[in-house]
Amino acid sequence: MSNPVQLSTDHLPSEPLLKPEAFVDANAQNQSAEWPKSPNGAQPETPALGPYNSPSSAEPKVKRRVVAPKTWLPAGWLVEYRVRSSGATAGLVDKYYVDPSSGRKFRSKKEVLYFLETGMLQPKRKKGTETPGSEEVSTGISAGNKQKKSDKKPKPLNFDFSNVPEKVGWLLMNASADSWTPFLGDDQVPESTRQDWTAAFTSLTPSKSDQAMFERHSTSD
Amino acid sequence: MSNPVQLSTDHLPSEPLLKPEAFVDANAQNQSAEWPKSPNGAQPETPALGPYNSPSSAEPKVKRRVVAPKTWLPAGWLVEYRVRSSGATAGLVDKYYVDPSSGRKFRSKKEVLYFLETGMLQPKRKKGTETPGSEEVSTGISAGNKQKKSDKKPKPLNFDFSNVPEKVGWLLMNASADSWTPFLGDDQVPESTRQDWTAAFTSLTPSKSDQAMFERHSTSD
DNA sequence: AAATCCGGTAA
DNA sequence: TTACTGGATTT
Repeated sequence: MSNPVQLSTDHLPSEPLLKPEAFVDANAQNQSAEWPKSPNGAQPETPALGPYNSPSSAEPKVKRRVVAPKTWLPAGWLVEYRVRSSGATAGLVDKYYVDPSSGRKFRSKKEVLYFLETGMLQPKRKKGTETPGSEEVSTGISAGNKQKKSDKKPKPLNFDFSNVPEKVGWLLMNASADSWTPFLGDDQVPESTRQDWTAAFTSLTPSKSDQAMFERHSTSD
Repeated sequence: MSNPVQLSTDHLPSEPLLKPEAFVDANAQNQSAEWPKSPNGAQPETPALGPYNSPSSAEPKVKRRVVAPKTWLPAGWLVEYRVRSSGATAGLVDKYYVDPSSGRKFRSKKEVLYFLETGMLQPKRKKGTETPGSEEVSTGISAGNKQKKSDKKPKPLNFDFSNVPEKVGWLLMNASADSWTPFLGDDQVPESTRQDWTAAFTSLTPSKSDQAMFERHSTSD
C-alpha cells in the first residue's frame, strides 16, 4: 500500500468491511509509526453479518490506529490504519489519510496528493469492472464531480510577501484546531500552498493591521 | 443557560433561498431515488444497502454509504449509513449526519437539530438517576467540555440591518455549495441564525460595497 | 417490526 | 476524543 511518492494509478481494492474502533494516537511517531501488528493470522472472526441471523458471540477484534504523518504528508495530517475484519481479504491493512482540518479521509496517497495539488477531490473513477464494495470513504462533499474549477491558479511555493494575491479570504475552518484556510475567489488554496501561507499568516500575529482581507461575496469578479 | 431562539424541530425551509443546490453523489441516487421506504409512514429509508442482502456466503461489501440530504437537513449535509459489522446487532444500519463544513458527525436527528439551533453540541446526558425534574444543579464543573462560550452574545433572530455585529467573518465553507458561514469571534453563528443572515447576505449581492467584513486573526480583542 | 436515540465502551 | 455496538425507546 505504500507507493512511491509519485502518483500511481493504483487504487484501493474493494473494502469488504469497515469495522473499526477509532482512535487517535496523539503521540505517535512519524514514519516508523506502525501499529503493534498482531501476528496471528488475523483471520476473520465470523462476521456474523446478515440481518439478525445468529447473535454471534464472536466479535472481531479489529484494530484501527491513527498515527503521525508521513514525510510527504503535510503536517497535521494523520494516517489511519485499519484492518479488515472480514471477507476474503480479512486481515489486510488499509491505510487512510486524514485531513484534520476538514476531517476528510482519503484512501490513497494518490488521492491526497491530488487534493493537495488541486484543492479538490479526485473525480471518481467509473469502474467498468465493478470493484465490489468500493465505497466512498471520504465524507466530504460527495457531490459527484461537482468540482468545477476555472483553471489553474498562481501557486506560490512559499509565501512571497511581495507577491500576494489581491484578495484572500482567511477562513477559520476549524476553530478548535485554529486552522485558517485561505481562499482565492472560488478556489480554495491548495493545501500545500495553504500551509505556507498559514504559517506566514499566523506568524505575523497581526495586532490591528491585519492582512486578512476578504473577498466579497460575488466571487465571480 | 441562555435560550437564544425558540427551537422548532421542523422549521427548516425546504430550501434556503441562498442556494438551491442539492447535488450529491453524481453516480448515486439523490434524495428522490433512494431506498425503499417503510410502511411506517415516517420516512425511514429502509437501507437495503445495495446488493447485499444475501443470506449468507455473500461476504459483506460496503457498510457505509453517504446519500443526499433529507428535507430537514440544511443543504450540504450528508447522511451516512453504516451497517454494523459485528456483534449481536450486526446487520443493523446506523445513520449518521455529517456536517461537511466541519466534518462533525451526529448520531441522531435530535443532535443535529440541537446543533443547528444552538450552534453547539448537545450536552451529554447524566447517568445515574434520571433527573426528577430540575436538573439545574449547576455542577460548576464543566471541565472536559469546551462548550463554554461567552454566555452572552447578541443573536439577532432575523437579519437586522440596523443591528449588525461589528465584525463578522463570512466564510465560504463549501465553495461548490456556495455555503457561506458567518463567524462572530470565536463563535460560529448557529445555523438558524446563519440562514437568516446568509439569506440577507446573499440577497444583497454586493457589487463593490460589500458588507463582508472579516475579523482578524486575533479574535480575542 | 422498524426506526431512532443514546449510554457505554473500546481504542 | 471518536467510532461502534447494545439495548432501550419510540413510532
